Amino acid sequence: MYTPAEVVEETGFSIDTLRYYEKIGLLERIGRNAAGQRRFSQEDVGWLGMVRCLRDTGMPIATMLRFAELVRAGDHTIPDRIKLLEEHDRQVQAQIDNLAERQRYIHHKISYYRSVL
Amino acid sequence: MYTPAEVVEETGFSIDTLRYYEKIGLLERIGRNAAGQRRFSQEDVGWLGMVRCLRDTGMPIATMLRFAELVRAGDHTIPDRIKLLEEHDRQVQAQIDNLAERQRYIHHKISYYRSVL
DNA sequence: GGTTGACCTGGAGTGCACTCCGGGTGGGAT
DNA sequence: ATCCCACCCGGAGTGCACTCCAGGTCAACC
Repeated sequence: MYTPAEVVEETGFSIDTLRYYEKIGLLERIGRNAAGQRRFSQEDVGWLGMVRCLRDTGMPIATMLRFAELVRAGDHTIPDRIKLLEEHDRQVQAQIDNLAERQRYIHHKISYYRSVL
Repeated sequence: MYTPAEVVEETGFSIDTLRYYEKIGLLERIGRNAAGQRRFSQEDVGWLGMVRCLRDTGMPIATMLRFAELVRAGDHTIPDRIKLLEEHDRQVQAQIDNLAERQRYIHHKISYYRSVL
């Protein structure tokens, strides 16, 4: 079991973000101790790793929410989860390709500026 | 000279975005015809290409604004422009590296899901 | 047993980058 | 001449993803 502070440390999400994610259902209701304070399980922390990955690759919260629902719905949704991740993978690849393309333009611009100095 | 509609077509920015960019100073005051309608020069369109590149690589508007000011200030700012673009290039590279790293995680997850089917 | 600090809640506020609105003007095809 | 459509303007509104706030509770260390 992890305290909020430990999860903040582990995952890099702020405590406000964690509370927000729980409120909107991206995290399932987190366990509480006797005083009502959150205690995150190993599984919660693992799921937050996935959330971090999806978020940092630009997946909108609405889509993460759909993925979270598939995970909760049980193993029979695994084919759907694969489809969702494959689609996201294509979008990530498109982002990478696009960035690489734009980067070439930036490199050209820098070269040009160097050439006129 | 290009009409707003032509620039929308050329650059992919909406007319509202174009007006917004002019309002905040990311575009210098665009020329007008007798009726007060915008007429974009070749130079304006070229600059919009740069803006598109910077925007699509995640540069915040505030930074693009600084770059725009350097461009307007004249050729003596070219070393500063190079610095700014080099810094941005590093950030673009970091984005690409980060996406590629996260993508590996997604691939692993997909493989795992495939393995349990 | 007092103080500090981590934590709780619902709800309001923020920052970014647009995007839309309403009311008005002008120009070009029919 | 008339109609339509592109365009004008200032300003309000939107969507996303948080982030902050006020007021309160507990627990643990000195």
